[in-house]
Amino acid sequence: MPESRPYHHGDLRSALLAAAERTLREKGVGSLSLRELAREVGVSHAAPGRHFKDKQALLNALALAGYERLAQALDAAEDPALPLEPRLTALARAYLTFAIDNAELLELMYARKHDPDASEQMAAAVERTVGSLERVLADAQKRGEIIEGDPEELNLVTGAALHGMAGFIAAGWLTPDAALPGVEGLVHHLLHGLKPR
Amino acid sequence: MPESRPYHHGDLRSALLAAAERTLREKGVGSLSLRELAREVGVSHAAPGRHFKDKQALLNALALAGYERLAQALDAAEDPALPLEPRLTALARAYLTFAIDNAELLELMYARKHDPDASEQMAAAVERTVGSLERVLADAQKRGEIIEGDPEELNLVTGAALHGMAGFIAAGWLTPDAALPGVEGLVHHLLHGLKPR
DNA sequence: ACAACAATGGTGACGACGTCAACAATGATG
DNA sequence: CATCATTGTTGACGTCGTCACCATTGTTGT
Repeated sequence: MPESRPYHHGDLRSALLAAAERTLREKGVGSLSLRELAREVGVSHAAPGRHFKDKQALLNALALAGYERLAQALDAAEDPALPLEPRLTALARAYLTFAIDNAELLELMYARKHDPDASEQMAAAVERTVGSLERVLADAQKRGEIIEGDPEELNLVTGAALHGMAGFIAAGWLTPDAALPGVEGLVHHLLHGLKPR
Repeated sequence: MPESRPYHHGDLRSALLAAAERTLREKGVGSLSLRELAREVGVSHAAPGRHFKDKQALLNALALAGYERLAQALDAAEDPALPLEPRLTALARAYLTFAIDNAELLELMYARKHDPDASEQMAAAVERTVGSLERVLADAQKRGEIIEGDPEELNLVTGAALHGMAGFIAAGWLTPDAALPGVEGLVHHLLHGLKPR
């Protein structure tokens, strides 16, 4: 007797997100269809519509979950007791590790979306992510480990360098084996500058 | 008498690329369909297939043209006579200006593609683009304006910072008005580092 | 206990899309 | 000027996202 599945799935929303992330990881965002997801989860082709009004809504949810995990990873890598350079290196390493393990997801997270409502949540998630870096730099500035000056500017330089590395990885221009060893040098050069001293 | 267009368009390929870039700029990559392009250009829905085997092939061509224009813009911003800091600033400004004016196109250019054949051309285009930066840094190193050490590492830091800024812009996290003034500070901090000296 | 209702899933349809095969017109080559 | 490659057209197929409508299930108020 084919144990006919119950009419209600139980937690279709999570199941869809899980399947979506697996497909995303395995086949890329291009080959990710609601209908295929529905099939994988064993549900009719229109069922996802109950949980995501749009395909874009599902992608947004996926990206949001990604930010959640990223923020968590960054928090875990935080050790306020460390001096600046190793502390920043740890943070960078965590970010790049995430980028390596979730390249396709990261692309989604970077993608510009104009959904006016989802943007709020998204912006908050981004802000939370960026917060880790801001804290490190603010602390360092407070302790005199780095120069004074507009913190926004310092956040921008450091954030751009990290984000750029992640971009290189996500784009496949930088292999994981090359990226992680490079992070040490990256942070060092960021802190000490390129000019001779 | 509706001047019935000649059976052969004349330069359909270019027309398609032009229309594609316009659509890309106005409505984003999401709403870019071969059929719609064909309509805009006044040609049957399957005609594009003669010039691009795939939708991806068209996107690749678009990205390739983007790299061409970017490399050109970077070359134009090059002034080997300048000392390092203003020279690098000019280069950065050119890159970010391109990012501002071609945010959607840039997304395409960053997108990872696995087409084994197109990758060669693409890699060459990327390499040519990156070359501008490499030249600046190599010259500076030769002149003793920056520290010695693995040029690859220096290229990586600087490239990542620029790429990251462009990413911020393309993602809409950084408004154009905030980006260009920031470039001066960015380059300065890159060269002089964040640590007090 | 049970009726009413909300939430969730199924069915079938629609239009748009990418792609292909078969055919037609045009231009180039000998 | 015949032959052939190039380029565009037509029609079809399968897939997709989305919608309206219906079916089933869980919940809530009495």
